[in-house]
Amino acid sequence: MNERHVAHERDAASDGDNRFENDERHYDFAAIQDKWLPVWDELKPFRSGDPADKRPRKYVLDMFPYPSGDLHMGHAEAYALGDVIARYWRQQGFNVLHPIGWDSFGLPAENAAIKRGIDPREWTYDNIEQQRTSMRRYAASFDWDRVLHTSDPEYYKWNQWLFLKMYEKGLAYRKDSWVNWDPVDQTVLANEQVLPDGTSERSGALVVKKKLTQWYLKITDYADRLLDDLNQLEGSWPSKVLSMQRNWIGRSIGADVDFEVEGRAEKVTVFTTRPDTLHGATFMVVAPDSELAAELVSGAAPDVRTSFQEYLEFVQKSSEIDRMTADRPKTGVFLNRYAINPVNGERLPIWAADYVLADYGHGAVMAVPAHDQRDLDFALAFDLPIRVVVDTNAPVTGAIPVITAEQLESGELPDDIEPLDPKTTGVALAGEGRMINSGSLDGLSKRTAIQRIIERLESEGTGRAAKTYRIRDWLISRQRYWGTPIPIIHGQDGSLIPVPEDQLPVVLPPTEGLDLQPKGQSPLGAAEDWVNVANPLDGTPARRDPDTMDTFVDSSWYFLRFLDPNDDTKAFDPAEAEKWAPVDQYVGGVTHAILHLLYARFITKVLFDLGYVSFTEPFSALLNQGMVLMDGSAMSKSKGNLVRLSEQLDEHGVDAIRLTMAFAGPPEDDIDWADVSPAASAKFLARAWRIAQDVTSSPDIDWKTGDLSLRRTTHRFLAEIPGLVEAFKFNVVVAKIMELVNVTRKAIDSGPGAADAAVRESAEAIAMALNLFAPYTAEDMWSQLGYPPPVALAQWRKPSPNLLVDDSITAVVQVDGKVRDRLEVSPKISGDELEALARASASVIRSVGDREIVNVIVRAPRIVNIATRSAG
RNA sequence: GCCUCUGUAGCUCAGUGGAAGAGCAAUUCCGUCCUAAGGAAAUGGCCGGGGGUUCGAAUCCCUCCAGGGGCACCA
Repeated sequence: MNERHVAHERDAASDGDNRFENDERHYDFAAIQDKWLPVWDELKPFRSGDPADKRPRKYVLDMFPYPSGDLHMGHAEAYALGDVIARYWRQQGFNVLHPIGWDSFGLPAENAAIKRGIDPREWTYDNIEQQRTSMRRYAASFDWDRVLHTSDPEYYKWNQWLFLKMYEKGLAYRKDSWVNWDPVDQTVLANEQVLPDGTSERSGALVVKKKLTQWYLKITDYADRLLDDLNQLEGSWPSKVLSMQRNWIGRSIGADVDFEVEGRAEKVTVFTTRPDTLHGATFMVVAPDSELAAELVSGAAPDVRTSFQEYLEFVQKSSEIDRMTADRPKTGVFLNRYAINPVNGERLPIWAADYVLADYGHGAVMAVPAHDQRDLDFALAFDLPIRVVVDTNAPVTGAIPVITAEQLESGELPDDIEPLDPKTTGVALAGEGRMINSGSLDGLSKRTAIQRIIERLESEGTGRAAKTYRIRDWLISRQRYWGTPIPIIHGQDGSLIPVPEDQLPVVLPPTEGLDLQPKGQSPLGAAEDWVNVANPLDGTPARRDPDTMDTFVDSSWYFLRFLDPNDDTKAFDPAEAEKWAPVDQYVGGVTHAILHLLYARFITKVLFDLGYVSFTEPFSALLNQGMVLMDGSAMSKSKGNLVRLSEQLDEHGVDAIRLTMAFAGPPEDDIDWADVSPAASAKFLARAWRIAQDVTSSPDIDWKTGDLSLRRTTHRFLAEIPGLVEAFKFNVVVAKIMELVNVTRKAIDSGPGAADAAVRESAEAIAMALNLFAPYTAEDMWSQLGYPPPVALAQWRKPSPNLLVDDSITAVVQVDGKVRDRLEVSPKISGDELEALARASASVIRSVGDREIVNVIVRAPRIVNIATRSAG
């Protein structure tokens, strides 16, 4: 607060006789910002597009923002952290591509436009302008020659191109299906955009199901590759994201088994991961909302049809949320039909129950209540038979016996021993064991039995090995205005005609005369001049597809467009992609763990298959930063805990805020703004800055004349910082800089003094390290130290190996594990020498006293431990 | 319920078999015309609990407790 006032007064009276003006020791962040920002604008140190540039390349990418209002604290954190990495690689001699753009299509713009009666373009581009200004002031080291906005026709033209390429390949298709409908935003959503509680990721509304014909991208064709290629990312992506993606794709391996159904010509196929338990199947369950269920009851007696109808209505009334809650009692209805178990000819009653999902597997399961908890719950609820076919108490070869001989002998059985009767315990037997009651499978282990039964089913033609997935195709149609028009024309006969490539882009019509109010159908359908076109094939009247694309299409390939965002002849240049891509380091929030990252991985593989890129994963490494909270919860205006970035920047300065973001903790942890102190950051920066002010030597001074102890500290610092940055331990790096600043301050005030070469050497290291976090302060220090800008391109110094080893080391002498003496010894001392010194130590002799020495452990040069026992 | 990560100074975190650390905050002192800045010093710890391995454990093993995250009727 005070600092802010001081800074402003100073601005106002900058040509007066302000006493701060004469006090060069005063750190004035506002003046420093004002001084260096224009210099950087002039020098453009972060341009990356010079073809003559011989430096090796790195591509460091921050997830691009959505332009909703000005930048907020979350942006400030993300861009501060991404910038540390970009600046680090430049110091290490790399030509770093660090671009920025805007993900500027989407509903917030449209909704804001409706509310204020303006064009979404106006709202969007005004916000972009504001964010751009804020980012420049924030000194993020972006290459400003490569900016893109996805809402520019020059960008979304290539979305349309990509769509058409996928359409040609059969990867974009239309189908009629049950879809997720957001009743607030009045549009359909992809499965990925529905949260686990059944609400919309964007609007928060409870999503309902609607039957509609929509456009899909065939991501399921890539399910195996999307899953298997995650292994390549192990170690360079957060394991949390990898596991979320694995769960989302949800591959299950098992078998399809065909069951005859009495009175039905076609067999019913079920998917199971436990074909080994086929002999334990005692009933079959079909999803009540499946076509199969409807067909199975169609010829049934009226009372069966009635009870099924009632049940179906009950299921459809119960909300998604109800359906999602685990542990709800099992419900269902008998269909009065029977299936025949292909392995033993048994008649299995067929039930409909909502614990079986219509859109997973085949919408039908074989129920093995003894070995599946859900089936068991159902069997117990409806008094259906239960047959154990795996003896889980029988040890399998190589497995640990459940009961040891001693336990049998003493009668002390462990209480966690698995009992054998699921019917009385209510617990299904899911574990390993030996097959029983299973004919030829008896005695086999689970693994062998699965193999054996699949072979048998295949030879008999009643089943086969199978895989199934949780992931569904990506629904990309949206019934809203502010997005990429789908480049398809519908002929009068219902045919689909791709817009010829030379007619791209299909530009959005102006909003004049259009009602953007969401009403369940795309507003574009009402733009008569736009939607009515001549069929490109024969000139007959035709209509454009009125829907727009999911904005996640836009962001699934934008990292390639950055390679030349102004190229109007192609989406991107494969040669440039070869040079820069894939992205070496991607930085963004974990909220995109599935959505954006999965889609971008998918599209990259598509582009690989189409021959446009030579890699199959877009982002070689990923850093997820945490969120910025206030008082333990996410900031929001309605909660009244909103911290305004602009106010923080005015009060503490850009550098202090960036430093605070980096210092608050490990990058992936959340930051609670109530726990951190930007004022302390500012104080530290002032302290660091004064170091440079105090240095009185000149840049050409001979390092070798410097104080040895401080030089050692500085070179250890130079040696350890790169590893810490590459491990993303930015908070530790900041702490190390603080240590070096403290040591250097001491050297100036009560050591070798400000003129010593080691003080200059240390000050330069501090300036270079601060460039990662506090670029304005670093630049000003650099200038004070006698160098021209930009400090951002100064190369990190290599430490001298001979300054990294100490010439003496403190060896600890312990007696029975307690420290009794410390000896200054050479790092090269031998074990025998060290032991002799330890035994000679007066305090050791005193501690040992008359006790007998039984063992001496020597680890030269660090420690000697003398173990004793009482002599008598 | 399953999987996973984390428990070290008041706070945020280093330390992964060999002396318990850093920064920040708090405290005291010095200093300044005032305020803010600045300098110095000292304080602060059953390393979540218990058990084990070891000459030696914050570190390895077992177990319990607490917190975070992910998944959860997916056959």
